[in-house]
This record gives sequence, structure tokens and C-alpha cells, in this order.
Amino acid sequence: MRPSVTLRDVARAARVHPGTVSRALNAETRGLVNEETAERVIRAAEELGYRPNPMARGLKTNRSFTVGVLVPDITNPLFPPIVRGIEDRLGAAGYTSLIANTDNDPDRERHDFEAMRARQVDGFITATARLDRDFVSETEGVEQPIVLVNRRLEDVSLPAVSADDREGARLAVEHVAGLGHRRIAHLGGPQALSTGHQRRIGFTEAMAGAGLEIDERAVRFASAFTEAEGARVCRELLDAAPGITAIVAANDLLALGCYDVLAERGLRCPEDVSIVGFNDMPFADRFDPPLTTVRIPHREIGAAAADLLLERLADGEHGPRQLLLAPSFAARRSTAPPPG
Amino acid sequence: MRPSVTLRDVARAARVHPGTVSRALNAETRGLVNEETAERVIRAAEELGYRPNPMARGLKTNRSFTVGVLVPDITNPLFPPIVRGIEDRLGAAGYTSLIANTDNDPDRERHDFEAMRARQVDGFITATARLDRDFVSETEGVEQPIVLVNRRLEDVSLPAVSADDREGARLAVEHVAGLGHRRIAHLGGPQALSTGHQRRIGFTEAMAGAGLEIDERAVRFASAFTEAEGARVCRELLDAAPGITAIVAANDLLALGCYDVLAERGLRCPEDVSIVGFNDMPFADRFDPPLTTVRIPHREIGAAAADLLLERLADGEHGPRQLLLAPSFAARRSTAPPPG
DNA sequence: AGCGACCCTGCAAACGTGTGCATAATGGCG
DNA sequence: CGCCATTATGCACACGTTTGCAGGGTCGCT
Repeated sequence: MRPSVTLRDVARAARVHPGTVSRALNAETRGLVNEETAERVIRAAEELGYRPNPMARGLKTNRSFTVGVLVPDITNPLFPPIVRGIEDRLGAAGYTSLIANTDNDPDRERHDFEAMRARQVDGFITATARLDRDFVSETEGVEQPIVLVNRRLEDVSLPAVSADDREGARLAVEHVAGLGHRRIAHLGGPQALSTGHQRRIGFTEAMAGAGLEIDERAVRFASAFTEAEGARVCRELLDAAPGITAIVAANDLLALGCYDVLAERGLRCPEDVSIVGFNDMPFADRFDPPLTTVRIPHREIGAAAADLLLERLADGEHGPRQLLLAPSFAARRSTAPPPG
Repeated sequence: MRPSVTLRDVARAARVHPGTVSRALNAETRGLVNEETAERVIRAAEELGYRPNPMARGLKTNRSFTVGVLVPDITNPLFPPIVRGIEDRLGAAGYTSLIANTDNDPDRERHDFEAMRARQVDGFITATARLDRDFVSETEGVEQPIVLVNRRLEDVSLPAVSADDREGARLAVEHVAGLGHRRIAHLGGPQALSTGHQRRIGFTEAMAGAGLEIDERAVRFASAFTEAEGARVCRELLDAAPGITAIVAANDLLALGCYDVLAERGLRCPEDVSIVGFNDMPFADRFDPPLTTVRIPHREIGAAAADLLLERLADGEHGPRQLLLAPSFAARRSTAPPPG
């Protein structure tokens, strides 16, 4: 089997022309060929163990059955489930995904994007979109369809699927408000990312909805979704607004940063300060204390993004432009009624 | 730029023959072409924004600059750092990696493997090898080089890079023995996986080295590296050998399963039973209690595997066949001196 | 019987590169 | 001045598919 078996080999075995073999093997064009010849060809192909050469096919059809997936960092526990959802769905449809880690560096992002275009990917799924419209304008002339995942834009200029972040933030606020907290802080994420932005809006709306006043000093933003940034901003929060009894963080990692700062200051969680995270990252229930958080259907988000892209790849422009999946809530032990 | 710019376009712009352009642009063959013509060609290529078509190239050269990476499940926190290490190294060398999740299902494994071969990958890195020699014999005639990662075989029939699992287990045993434990149990992993097998051997050796006797009832094996299996086997362990004061688990997830069982039986960790894991998975220091565990340089393992494969892809058969990276130890709070 | 319609299949030209071979130009040397 | 070695480029084919076009055969209908 060293010299791989080709279309011509099958043709010879089935005593037909290579062109006929191509038609018989391609589901689209099978109708053009006599049924029994088709079967004979298929049998011959199977016996010889024929595998179509994707490069030759791609060369003709300009399709690679490959899609580019851009994530900031696969090491961030948020992304593996999303990627898994994407790959499962894409794989079932005969597509393969190329994954690139951009580390949220716009230059790397551009570079990877171009490298993937050079590799003839048929489309993109990216989790790296910044809210500033740079990305959109940069991808203006790109012919490959693009789907955003876990990010969305203000307008609907690009199809996207993400969790309903505002709703999630509302769940979080209502939970702590329901426990009796009144002085609630928000440890927000980067406002240039839709997740950070939307969750902040959700926080504001929910506070108003609960009839609670927002202390401006108790709303501060991290410049990245990391534990270190969470710790830094948490310190700011405690210094600027010492009276707070609950912190609604925009992300589990930010919440973990809070854990450290509370310990460092001799405050207990949840007895002194309640903390709620966002994402329900894997093993969040194992933390000390188990983290109360907003649960996001990561895998489904990935799968839905893949579906959206597959639609775009199949026909023209069908389906909804944006998809918002409902979050749920995981009440655990990092939240409790306020002290006193 | 819609009709992508091709070799002929560059040729026309540089007033040479397409063949010459090919030679000028390919570093290997640049020596064959006049220096100033080469420069003229390169400049023209840059101005036109020429990107070689990888499919056409691959069709001629039978190389795709693509490697297949097989992991059981990217969702398992063990693998993202490994994958990241692989991709970084491969990407720097101009290769792209295709990732597939096999869920440890031999059928899926075979299927994905073949699908990737059909896609003309240049080589494989797999983290899914079972210890039984099925995999080796199945991949006998495969011309693409294969590198094992986080798994190795008894013999050196396939190049592999992994952590020194025996040494790691030794560190774990010495740690608890040093704390004063004498009745030490081993919650082993699947013996069909080299990690499970080697760690068990390391456990046995280290016990002997420490002059401790092994209670046969206190050595049991999980059938998978999961929390559920960890819990199941932990119950068996406690039932069969109630006197144990420490459990050396072959994996962090197995250790987490122990946490649950201890809580369920009213035992405290580490006061009543010490537990040590293996892998130092992300956020293991956040668990309750923070997990004492053997630290593995995942990312470096991935990078080394990529290097090994790149060597194989570049020339013939150089470099070491197997690479064992040294583990270190993270003493945290799930271990303490034995009660009494 | 003749004619058109239809079905099937062969033919050949692409797709964009790489590369062996031929050939033209140049220089060195006897 | 002629010949050979060397260098530089053109030429054309091949890689394995897909696909428009054409043609051969069969069938039905008038």
C-alpha cells in the first residue's frame, strides 16, 4: 500500500474512466452515473482501500474542509469545553479544526489569522474578538465566513454565539440581594471585551431592578481575566469602599483573586464577604470555599457556533445572526447572608 | 485580491518564468537562481502579497506541514498544557497541528488516526497509547513518524517523551513516609496505561526503599483516571485495609475522588488520612484542602515531544528514542503526620 | 424508419506548484 | 578561436481531482 491508491487505480479496477469514478464516489454527482456502475466502482474503491487525496481535491474545489479556531489560550479552563463542542460538531460534518492560541495579542491574532487563510481554511470561529471594531474592519474583505464565540459585537455585523451575560449577571446580583446584601461591589472584566461589558451592564440593571443603589467606588475593572488582576482590583475595592459585603466578579479567575486578598486581610469568605464568580469553570466546586458562580453551557456554545458556521458554509446566509444561550446558577458556599 | 495571486502572477510581474519564481521563493533551491533575479522575484511576490497555495504544494511534495495530535480529551486538565507546548513548538517550525479527542475509545482512535492519514499529516503525536501492543502493531506499516507523549512503551519501539513516573511516585512515597506514615495505600491507575503502570512500580520500589511493607489489600487500581473511579476504589481501599493513614493516588482526579469518600465517611484530610495526588493539575492548590501532589512539567513535555517529531521529520533517525522529564514535588495541605 | 430526448461515460483541460531536462548565455582555458 | 564547464532560465509534465463538453448508445414516439 506504499504508493497510495489513486482514482486511476480504482478506475482501472472497475474498468471505467477516472472521471466516472470521481462522479460515482462523490455523493453530489452519483446521480449522473448508472447505478450498477456506481456500485461496482464503490466496491472496487473499498477493496483497494481508496482514500481521496484532500489536497488534490482542495486544489480543484478551493475547499479544504478545515476551519480555523482562534482562542486566547487553550490553557485557560474556559476554552477546552468550547473547543470540544466545536470539534465534535465539526468532525461529525467532516471538517477538521485548526486551533491557534493568540494570547490576546492582536499581532499574533492577525498573524495566525493570515496563516490560516494561507492554509485555505473554509471558515473561522474565533473567541478573541475585541469590542473595538478593529477586528471587524480588518476582516472586512475576507471571503471566509466568520463566527464569533463567547464574544459578540454591539451590532450584529458578525454572527456570534455566547451566553446571555447580562442575564447571568442578573442572576448573580439577585442571588446576593436575596441573601440580604445591600452594599454589593462589582469586580468587572475588561470593558473592551463583550463579556466584561455585558456583565457590567447586567450588574447595573439588576441592581436597579433590585432597588439597590450603586456605589461608584465599588465598581472597578480588571484589565484581564486573571487571578492577579482579580487580586489587584479586589484590593482597590476594599480600600475604596470598605463597607461592601458582597462582590460580584465578572469571572471565576477574578473571584479566585479575591479569595487571596480576603485571606491576606484576615477576612473570611463567606462570613465577612460573599463572592460570586462567573463561568463555573471546571472544579469550581472544589475550591475553598466552593465557588458560587454563574454556570455557562460552554460545550453547547461551542457546538452552536460550529452549527452556525456549518450553515454558512453550506448555503448562503441562513439562520439567526446571533445566539444567546441561557445561563443557570450554581449556589455554593462562597456566598451567605451578610454579617451582622 | 479576490482571485488569489498565484505563481504565474508573480512570474509575469517579475518578467520571468513561473518555474524560476518557484525556485527563487523556495529557500532550498534559491541557490539555483541568480541573486538579483531572486531579489526581484521576492520583491514582486511581496508587492503582490503572494501566498503559496499549500494544497498545490502538498500535492507535489506529499507534505502538508501538518501533524496529527491525538489526546483522550482536551477537557481533561492534564492535556491543555501539553497541547499548548506542542503547538507552540510546532507553530514556530511552520507546522500546524490537528487535534482529535478519542475519549480513549480504540475505535475512535483508529478512526481519527486514519482520518488524519487521509488528510496527509506528516506525522503524529499521540497521548493515547495503551500499553498492550495493539497500537504499535497497528501502526507498523505507517510511514509517518509517531511520537508518544505522556505515555511510553515497555520497549523503545516508539519514541516517547513523558515524565519520570517512577521517580514521581518515589517522591510521593518518600514524602508521606517522611511524615511518619507506615501504612500507606496506593490508589493506582489503569495498568494498561504506562502512567498507571510506572507509578505503581515506583510506589512498590519506594516502599521497599523506605523499608516499608506493602499490604496487598491496600493496593488497588482504578479503571480510568476519573473522580468517580477514584471514589469507588477509595471505598474499596478503606473497606479492605481500614488501618491505612495515607493514600498515594496515581492521579489528581483519583485523589479528588478520595476527598469525597473521606467526607462521606466523616474522615478528615489530612488529620485522619493524608492524600497525595499526581500531575499538579491547574488549580490543585485551590482545592480544599490544597492538594499535595507530584508536579509534572506538562508544557515542556509537549514541547519536547514536538521537538522529537520535528527531528524525525527533518532527517532520518537521529536523537534519543525516549525522553524522561524530571518531576518535582508540591507539598501542600492534604498531607500531614499520621494521627496518634 | 427516422428523429429527438435522454442517459451514461469518456475526454481533456484545468487547479497551483515543483522539478528533471534542455537550452541559452557566459567565462575560462588551451 | 573553439570547446567545455558552469550558471541561469525556460519548458513541459506531473501530482490527483473535478467538471464542462461531447459523443455514443438506447428508447420512445410519430
